[in-house]
Amino acid sequence: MTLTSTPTRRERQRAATVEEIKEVARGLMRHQGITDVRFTDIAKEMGMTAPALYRYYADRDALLTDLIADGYRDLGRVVAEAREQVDADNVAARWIAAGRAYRDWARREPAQFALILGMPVPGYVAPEEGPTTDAAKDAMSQLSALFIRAAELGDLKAPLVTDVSDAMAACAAEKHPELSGLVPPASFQAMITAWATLHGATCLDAYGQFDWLGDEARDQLFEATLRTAALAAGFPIE
Amino acid sequence: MTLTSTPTRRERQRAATVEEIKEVARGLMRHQGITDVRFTDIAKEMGMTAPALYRYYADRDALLTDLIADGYRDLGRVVAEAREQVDADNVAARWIAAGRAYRDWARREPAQFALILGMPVPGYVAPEEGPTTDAAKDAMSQLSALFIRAAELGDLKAPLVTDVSDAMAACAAEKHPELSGLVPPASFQAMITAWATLHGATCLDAYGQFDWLGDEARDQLFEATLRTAALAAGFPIE
DNA sequence: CGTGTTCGTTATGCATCATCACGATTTCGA
DNA sequence: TCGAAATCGTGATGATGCATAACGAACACG
Repeated sequence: MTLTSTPTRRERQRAATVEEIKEVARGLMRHQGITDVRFTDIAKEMGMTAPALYRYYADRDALLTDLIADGYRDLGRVVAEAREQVDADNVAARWIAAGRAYRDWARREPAQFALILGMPVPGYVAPEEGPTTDAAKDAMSQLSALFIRAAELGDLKAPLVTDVSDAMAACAAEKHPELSGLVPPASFQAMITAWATLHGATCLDAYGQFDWLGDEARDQLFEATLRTAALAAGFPIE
Repeated sequence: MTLTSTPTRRERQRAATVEEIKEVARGLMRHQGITDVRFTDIAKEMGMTAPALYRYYADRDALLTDLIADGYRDLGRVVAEAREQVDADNVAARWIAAGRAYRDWARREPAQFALILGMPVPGYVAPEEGPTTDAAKDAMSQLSALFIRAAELGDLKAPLVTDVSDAMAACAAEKHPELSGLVPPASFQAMITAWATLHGATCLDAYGQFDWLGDEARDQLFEATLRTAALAAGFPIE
């Protein structure tokens, strides 16, 4: 897209400013929540005035949209990196590593997590083909890659629930053709359930619903939940 | 608290107005999201002016707090009612009914669901011992009641994951003494995992992450997820 | 029928979002 | 090197929403 051969001085400066704006916005988000990201505060923190920010973003929603896209990329990157640090043939360990990264990121950046996977923010328009859909697909694809690998290794057992409706099987075949043949419909269904379990545990954890457990018990509960999700999906754990 | 023997005309009128305010606010929330609940809009919808609302709520946060409490109560009521409509000894059917009600409510009122179980709203203070904690405990107690009944019936099998850390077991014994003796620590841990699965599936569903499946496949996916959660927890299904 | 409470309105102050017009700095071609 | 043009930041301005204050109308009650 952009030719890196011509990073004009001005362009570099501008990019740096944009980065700083987003970084400051993320910082404010951590302490004040999503909706209290004020241009005034961002500008003040940067030693500027509010109107200057409009040179970089059309309005508040444009900044939020950018932050959402960044959040998706960051979450995806963190999960992918965690996954890559484990032997490719040890799919169980890869699932655990990815799940941990998913939760750790959510705990580290609860505001961003809420921003990308929570209820759509105030009154902005859902950017149609926006990053939301793409990143969700991306998360799914990371999961499905794990299942494909497990199937190739012959380690994918039958999931806990094997009933699959015709509609569900049709969706699996149509929307995720890369799985057909290798991953049976029941495993596809179980894969989504595993994702739901991971996501639910992450949400409850990140939003403090497990705070009444100590740090230690909470961590171990999450590990047990990850193992449960894997076993229920017929995923090779131990 | 309030003596129902003296519902003054004025008191009744006032209560009705409060109800109308909350109802209008909920209506606006459904279409404009949580944060865009403006006093101006509520008042306009009611044929009043904004300052009049301050006769009923100290500020915007007070209204939100009330709505959160109502949301918890409503969700709890709906789940309890669904559960009660099933034979008390058929714990599996009760779990399914409660899970369905949980999701249906979230799909019907995604904004309220986000309000009570999503990321804390803007910059308001989390009401310490507020309704949040109470209602979460209440939801848990509904779940644990199911597990206790299953244990009494002798139908509670070993969950998929039986490893329980000492810290987790200690928390279970300390925070939920009503379970000790009847429900083993591993089942307690599995119960929370089941809740996480239900909650995750509900979140993803309510926020549209499963829209690419049709209505039919989505419903059946959820049913399969409910069954998976139950089986993984050693809950008697079928 | 008068008195006091309750309720709703208009008027006001304050903060934020967003735009505009202007000045200062930087970039780059002649 | 110098001057035109683009870029960037500021102060001024208008619109909207939150919240308070002061005033007036309607109601309950003795």
